[in-house]
Amino acid sequence: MARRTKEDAEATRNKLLDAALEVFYAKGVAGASLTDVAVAASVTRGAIYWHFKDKMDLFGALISRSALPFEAALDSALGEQKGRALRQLTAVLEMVFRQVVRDPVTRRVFDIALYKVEYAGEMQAVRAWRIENMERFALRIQVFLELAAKDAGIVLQQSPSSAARGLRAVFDGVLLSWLLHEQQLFDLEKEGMLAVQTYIKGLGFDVEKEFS
Amino acid sequence: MARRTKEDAEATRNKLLDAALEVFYAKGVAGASLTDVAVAASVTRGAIYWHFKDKMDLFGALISRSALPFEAALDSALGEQKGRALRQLTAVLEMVFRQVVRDPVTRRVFDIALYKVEYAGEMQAVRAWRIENMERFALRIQVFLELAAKDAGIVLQQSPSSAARGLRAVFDGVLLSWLLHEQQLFDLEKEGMLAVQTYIKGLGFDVEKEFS
DNA sequence: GGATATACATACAATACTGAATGTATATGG
DNA sequence: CCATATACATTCAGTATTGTATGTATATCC
Repeated sequence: MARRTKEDAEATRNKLLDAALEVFYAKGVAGASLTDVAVAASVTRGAIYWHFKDKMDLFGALISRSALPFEAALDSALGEQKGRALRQLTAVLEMVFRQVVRDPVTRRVFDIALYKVEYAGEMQAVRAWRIENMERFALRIQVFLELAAKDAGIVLQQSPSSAARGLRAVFDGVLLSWLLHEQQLFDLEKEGMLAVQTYIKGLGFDVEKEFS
Repeated sequence: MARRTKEDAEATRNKLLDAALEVFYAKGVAGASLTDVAVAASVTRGAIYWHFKDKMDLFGALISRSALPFEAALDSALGEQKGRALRQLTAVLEMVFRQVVRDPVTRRVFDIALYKVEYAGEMQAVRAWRIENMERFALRIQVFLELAAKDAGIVLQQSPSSAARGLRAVFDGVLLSWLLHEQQLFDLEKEGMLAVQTYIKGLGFDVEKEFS
C-alpha cells in the first residue's frame, strides 16, 4: 500500500472513527482491541497508530467528533437570549433529546460514553471532562432559571444552584434511562419534556401559562 | 498451604470480594486482572478459581453481596403499607440515599456498577439485570403514586407509568450525579430529597401539607 | 524530475492474562 | 485412624495485545 492523497487520509481517519464507534459499542472500550478496530475499518493497526497515539486518543477523538459540534450548538442556542428564558431553556433540552433520538451516531456515542467505558485508570481524565461538562451545563441552567424566575415574578423556594442541579438530574435521569433500555420503552422527546416540565412546575412556575 | 476450615474458606471468600471491590474500583472490571485481585487479597489465583468460575462470576457475587440485602430491605419497606403512601415512598428513597452516603461499601458497589463496568459482551447480562431492577423499581413507585393520588384526592395530569418513570429518573439522576463528583459537591440526602419533593409537587401533590 | 515526507502495511519482540493441570497439606467423615 | 474431599498454591502452555521498528509506494514540493 502506498501514500494516499490528503483527502484519502482524512477519509481513512473517519473510517477509523466510524469503525471505532461500532467496535466500542459492541465490545466496550476496554474490551476492544486495536486489531478489532482496524479490521472493522478494513485497514491495519499501522493506520491507527499513524492517526492516533493509542486507544485512548482514538476514543477521545471519537467523543470529540460528536461532542464538539453538539456543545457548540448548545452554547450558541443558550447564548441567544432572544425569547423568554424558560422557553429558551426547554427548547435546548428538547433539542438534545431530539438529537439523541434522531441521530444514531450521537445516540451511540452517548451510549458508549455512558455504558461502554470504565472510568478508571487512564480514563479518569474522561470522567473529569464529563464532570466539567455537567458543571457547565448546570451553571447555564441556573442562569436561565434565575432569569425565568425574575420574568415570571416568582421566588424560588430553594437555592438556584440546587434547582439547577435538580433539573439537570431530571434531564440526565430520563436520558440515561431511555438509553439503558435499547428498545424504545417510551418516547424520549415526549416523556422527557414532560418530566422536565413537571419538575419546573414543582419549582413554582406556571407551566400552563409559560407554554401557552 | 493446606486445607482450612469452613469458616476459613468463607473468610477467604469474603477477603476476595473485599479485594475485588477495591481493585475493580481502582482499575475497572475489565482493566483488573485476577492476579490483581488475588494479590490484593493476599492469596493466589488458585483461590479465586476455587470460589468463583471466572471474573464475571466474581463480579456477580460482589454485586449480589451488596444488592441482595439492599433489595430485600427495600422490598420489605415498600411492602409494609402502614402509613400514608407518599410518606412511605419518600422514606424508602431517603433510605437509599442514606445508605449510599453512609455506607462506603454500598457506595463503592454503586460506583462500580455505574462507572467502572462496560455493559458489553459478557456483561450484557448485567445490563439486562439492571434494566429489570429499574423496571421493578418504577412499578413499585407507580403503585405508591396511584395510592397517594387517591389518598390526596387529586388526579394525575399524566399516566401513572410516566409519572413513576419520571420520579425514578429524578432519583437516579441525582444519585448518579452525586456519585460522579467523588468529592461531596452537595448533600445527597438533603438535595436529593429536595429534588424528589419538587418533582412530586410538580405532579400536583401538596408537598407542604403531605409532609407536615 | 529527483528528493523527501507521507500514509500506511508488515514484521517483531515483549508482556500479560487466562484456564487448566497438577501438587499438597489438612479437615472431616466413616 | 484411614481414605477422601477440600481449600487452596504452583506450574504450564497457549493466546492475545501492545508498541515499535522497519518496509514501501506514492504524493508533493522544489
